[in-house]
Amino acid sequence: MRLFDTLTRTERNLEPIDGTTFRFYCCGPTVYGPAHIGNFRTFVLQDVLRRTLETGGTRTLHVRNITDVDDKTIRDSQKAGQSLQSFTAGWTEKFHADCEKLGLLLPHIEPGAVDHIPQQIAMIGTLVEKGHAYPSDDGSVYFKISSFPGYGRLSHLDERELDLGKTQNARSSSDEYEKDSLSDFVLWKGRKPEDGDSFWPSPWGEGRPGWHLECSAMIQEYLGDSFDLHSGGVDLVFPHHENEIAQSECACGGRFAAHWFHITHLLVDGGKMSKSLGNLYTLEDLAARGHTAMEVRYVLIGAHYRKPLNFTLDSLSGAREALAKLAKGARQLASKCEPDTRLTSADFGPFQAAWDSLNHDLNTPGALGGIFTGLRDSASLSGHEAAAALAGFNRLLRALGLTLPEGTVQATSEIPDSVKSLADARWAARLAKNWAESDILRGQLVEQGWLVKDGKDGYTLESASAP
RNA sequence: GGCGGAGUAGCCAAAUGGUAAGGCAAUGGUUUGCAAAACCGUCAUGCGAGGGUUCGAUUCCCUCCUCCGCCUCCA
Repeated sequence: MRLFDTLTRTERNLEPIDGTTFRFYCCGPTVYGPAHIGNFRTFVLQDVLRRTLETGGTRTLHVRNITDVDDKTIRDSQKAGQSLQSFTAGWTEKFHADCEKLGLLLPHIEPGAVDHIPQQIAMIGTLVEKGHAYPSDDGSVYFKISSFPGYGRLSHLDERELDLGKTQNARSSSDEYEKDSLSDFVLWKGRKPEDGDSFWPSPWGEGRPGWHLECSAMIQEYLGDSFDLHSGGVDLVFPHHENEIAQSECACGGRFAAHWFHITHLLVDGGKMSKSLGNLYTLEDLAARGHTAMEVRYVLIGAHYRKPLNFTLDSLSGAREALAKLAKGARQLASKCEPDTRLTSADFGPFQAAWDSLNHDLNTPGALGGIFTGLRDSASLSGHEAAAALAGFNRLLRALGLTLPEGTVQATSEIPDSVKSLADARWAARLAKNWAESDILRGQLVEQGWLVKDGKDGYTLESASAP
């Protein structure tokens, strides 16, 4: 497949360096609270990338870290009166539960920073030895940006702009750090009282690792000096990924990531999502409004990953209808299939255009459009063709990570007895052509949040709104 | 200020130098006791504004307007 690369700003083919397995790294969550849908836009698109590669026959090795030690995790664990370890474990568990609901494949490896302190210390040691890093008086260690000429390549900063950053900083916090250059960033943070128990011994004194270094160290541990692709939200381009390149290329001498994949931020109601505006949604918030995680996933893949996506509650309702339409289309297609046809076809039939979209810079909205068009064009297929088409349809849904609702009808067991008896009474009234009675009972059902739909041989009930 | 991105119907959102996918909503019809559901249709002479290049531009170039992100630890 072809994918845009942030570093070269060109579309390039994704081919595993080692010829067998596509090895990639994603910056994972900082586990100090529930992830929001903006975080999940990134994780969902990374998931679609992996699924698309795998559907296309490429083996993958997916590594995504858990940031379980930083300012926020330390601060909030203390506030919660918990140890850092149990605090982050709780939020990690919550994150995994959300991921499962969203249909995200678990990474093959999910390392945590706290479990890789020795690797991080070793990498800092290498950087100090090679003259790319230096300790300061407060027990911290800094990366020396001037020792790495390639700095700024990813985010397209030149020296002049870095100098600008320097002077800005010099004004605001010149006495805060003892750095040679104000652009230098921290690799190891010397122990401070507010860190509580969260410190580890090192050759430079007690302290804890810096955030940027965490990813570099774990990448080297699990993917080596060079690997296929690195990914994260656009906000990580600078400084996080820029710093990773500097650390890793200086420490390992390798070429680091061959490809950079960045996902643009989500907007809510046309603006930035923030707690103070009350538009920062978690999966739980949306579930409380009656929306499933799969509906959220549908909305998140509804825009191209390099364009801003405007998230609205209305779009979630639209997603529910769209998913139901897909489910219906799949049922109709399945009913046309020759029962004994063996599904060996490797092509996508009427869904070829959708698959092509996905392979052309991960165009998920284009693929969704292609699926609906393919469904429409499947109407006149023969039994054999329908079977092949259905196979293509299913592969496409797997690549997008969508699972379809079974149907809109609630299982009988979920319908309260009182509702059931009302509906039965209404059905009896209808059979007796007692329309007035029937309409009154229908009104009562609506009041209780249930829609009734009449069929030839009976009715079906559907929950009208949020559970 | 620097760097980067975006402006397409009521909403969400693609593709494309040759006349605008798809979804939601809306709406007409068939059906239904009436609705809902289902089924069959309709729904941008237009792609932020103004110039330019071209036989032809939403698509390329220029100017302008608006919005958004990053600029030291936020996906």
